[in-house]
Amino acid sequence: MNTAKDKLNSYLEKEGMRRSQQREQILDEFLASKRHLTAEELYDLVKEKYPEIGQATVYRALKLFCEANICRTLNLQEGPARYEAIIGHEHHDHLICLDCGRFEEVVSPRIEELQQKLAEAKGYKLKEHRLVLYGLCSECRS
Amino acid sequence: MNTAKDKLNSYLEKEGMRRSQQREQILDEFLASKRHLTAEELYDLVKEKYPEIGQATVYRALKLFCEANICRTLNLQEGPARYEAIIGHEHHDHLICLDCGRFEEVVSPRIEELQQKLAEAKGYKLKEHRLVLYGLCSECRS
DNA sequence: CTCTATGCAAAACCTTTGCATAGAA
DNA sequence: TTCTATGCAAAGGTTTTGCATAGAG
Repeated sequence: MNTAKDKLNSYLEKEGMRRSQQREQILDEFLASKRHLTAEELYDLVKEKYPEIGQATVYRALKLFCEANICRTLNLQEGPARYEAIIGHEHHDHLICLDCGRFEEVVSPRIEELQQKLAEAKGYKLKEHRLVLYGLCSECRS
Repeated sequence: MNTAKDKLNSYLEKEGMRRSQQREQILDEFLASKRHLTAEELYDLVKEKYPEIGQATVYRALKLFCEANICRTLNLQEGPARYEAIIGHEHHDHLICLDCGRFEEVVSPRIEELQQKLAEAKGYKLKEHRLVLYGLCSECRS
């Protein structure tokens, strides 16, 4: 049912690590927010419900979630790293408004295909990619 | 002749800022290195020739160069920001080996074109983009 | 002369780590 | 019982900032 929690637990098992309440609580808050949170923002959310959880635990949990393929970090331009859930969230890239910060999730199978070819042409086996488009949204253009 | 220096000076003028020896010296070293330097690496280079230049000045200069469109920051993997000259260096994206860190500069007009369309379809006017492909290079694959 | 740019050191910002202890297996 | 995960605070790595002074216009 909760795929992310399953994924977490099977990753923990595979790695010989232990379960913990904190990690599940942090994961719940992360998934519930449905946003691209920074570690700090997630810590603030988590603190409201579970005030005893420490900041380091949130950082450690996010790192773990990334390793377990539950989330990934976004390489946007400024500020702290942001994390995005992978589960229940198809792969996509980002289109960000330079003016207001609004963003869209976009995807182009054709672009992905060309990326494959580009990598192959250089003798690389493509594993992943990060694409961020920066522009002006319809509102900020006027 | 030295387009980058011209660009710097016209930017300074436009912004009502003053010229300085340090900025030109830092720019010279930056361009001469022809690498994707971090601020620290550039500072080390600069120090050899001009020991009296301070680290903060290098950071301030790099920020300025970005604003003046002389260089741009790369958000490659981890660690500190890296800077890349724009002038005398056509636009390109990066293909990085996850294993050894080796990288290639790549470009695909077709992808750029599709990016335009993707942005337009969402009502955005595309201004720039960052594309980084991660994979395994021919050596690390074997 | 005026006011920006610099150098220095300190601060700020984000993230990781050491250590003693709580808690899972 | 054993050994990982946690919480705290301190340290780490990178970048920015305050302030007095040098230096450009």
